[in-house]
Amino acid sequence: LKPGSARLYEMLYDAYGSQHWWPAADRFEIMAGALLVQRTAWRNAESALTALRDRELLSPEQLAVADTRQIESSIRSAGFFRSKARRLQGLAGFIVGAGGIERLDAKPTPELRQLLLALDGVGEETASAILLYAFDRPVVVIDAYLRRLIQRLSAAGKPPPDDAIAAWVVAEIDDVPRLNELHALVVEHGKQVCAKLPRCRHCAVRDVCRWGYATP
DNA sequence: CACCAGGGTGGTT
DNA sequence: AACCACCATGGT
Repeated sequence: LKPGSARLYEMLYDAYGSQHWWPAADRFEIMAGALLVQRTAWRNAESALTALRDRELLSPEQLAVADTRQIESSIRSAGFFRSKARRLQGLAGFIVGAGGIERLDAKPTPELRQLLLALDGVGEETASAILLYAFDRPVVVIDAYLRRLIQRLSAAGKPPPDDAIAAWVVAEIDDVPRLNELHALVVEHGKQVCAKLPRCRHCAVRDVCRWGYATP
């Protein structure tokens, strides 16, 4: 798959429109949401955020000193609530210790990424999502949906490594607003399209051929 | 009932 | 490096 051989952003935006993920929300809330939504439907992560907000726990300062069991009971709806409560508190402590989000925002992207990756529960994808959505850095969020999409569009043998995918995407778009929208669009598309293509025989999705995927 | 959801971690081959 | 089980709730 060569750079510029497909216009991924255009195709997705035309098909699904604006997804308005995290529109002007609180920065810490975005970071907490990024942890809570892992392997979970957004609806359930959102209700966990609401519960935290209702109990006045949705800030670094309050979360850092809160009773862990109270956090757990607030976020049960998001699943994995014991590990996620621990990780949320770790994130909160990190931010407080760093002197706040504004202080962190002064750091260059590579350094900030390393700091985030050092946290429990923050891997490559979550670090990228936080950099993009909470810190407005021009970062490509690479998830399973994007890997699958790229592989289907490329029709190649072995899947390209993540850094190649990132380079390919950046060749088309490199600005924060569209990188932000792209990740949301990729997720929406990934949920719409049958995961078992081209093997799936009873796929209800009709826009398959348009995306260059093999017909079921 | 099975399967999936805006992953990450620790252990085993 | 490539797998694996595990984490756990809520919706379809």
